[in-house]
Amino acid sequence: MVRTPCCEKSGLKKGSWTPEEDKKLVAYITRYGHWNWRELPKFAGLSRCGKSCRLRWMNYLRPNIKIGNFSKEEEEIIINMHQTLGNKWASIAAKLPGRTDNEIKNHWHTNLRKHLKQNLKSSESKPDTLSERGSECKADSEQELELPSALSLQTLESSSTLSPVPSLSDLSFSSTEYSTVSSPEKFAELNGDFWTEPYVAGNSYIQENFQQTWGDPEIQFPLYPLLLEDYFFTYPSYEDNYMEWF
DNA sequence: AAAACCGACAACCGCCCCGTC
DNA sequence: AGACGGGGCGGTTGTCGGTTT
Repeated sequence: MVRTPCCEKSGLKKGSWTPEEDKKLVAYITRYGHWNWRELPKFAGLSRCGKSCRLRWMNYLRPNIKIGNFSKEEEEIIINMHQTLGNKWASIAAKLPGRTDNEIKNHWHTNLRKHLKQNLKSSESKPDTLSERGSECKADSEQELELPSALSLQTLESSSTLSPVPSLSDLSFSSTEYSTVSSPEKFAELNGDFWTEPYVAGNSYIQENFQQTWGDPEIQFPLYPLLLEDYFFTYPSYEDNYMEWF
């Protein structure tokens, strides 16, 4: 079977997203949702592959994305779950509200794995801090991380089943260690405007010229009827927090 | 001061799963 | 039942900024 490519290879832009592209994508999805990723860029006025749009939205532009350093609690969860699940980044991300699989994967490769390897070499005992606990691991070999932790997976499971969309407070994270937007309540705390939060480096520009973007003739209505009710049911905070821009 | 090196992270690629027809 | 298409996932690569030589 010959699969059709997800997008035409020619004529589509690759590489880093520009502020203008981000604005267009956010404007379109906010209004119409992602009814079809493959078709979406055409209607949004973007010369991008649908997959690229999806990735950009899912990892950086959608609401409730948490940007910033990982807390020790989060790192413990990542290490713990990686020990159990392996490289199931999406599953791990599901236990860390606001974190994306891509971000967790990157963090693992750049920090945690190295961190644990170092500790394996340097020490054998004193499982006190996260780094020290890492020293108890047997031979790493990239996978075999045996890390005792106060946070059991059972605890994680129960915390996530209590609430379908657990807030940071549900997990007792010290949110002061990093900027965070994890719930509609947090949106409200931010003076009613998620995008004004300075930590979202790539978002402030969206707010600045959003009216202008919304008038962009390149952004078209979708051909198919869109069930906006379904969309906003899925993302209940959208209407309240995004529509203020219009 | 400039080149080389390195780390962090954004983004791409290709495969797989699953729903639909 | 199987072909097809969309979306999701994980591995990998590219790029950029900081550091070292």
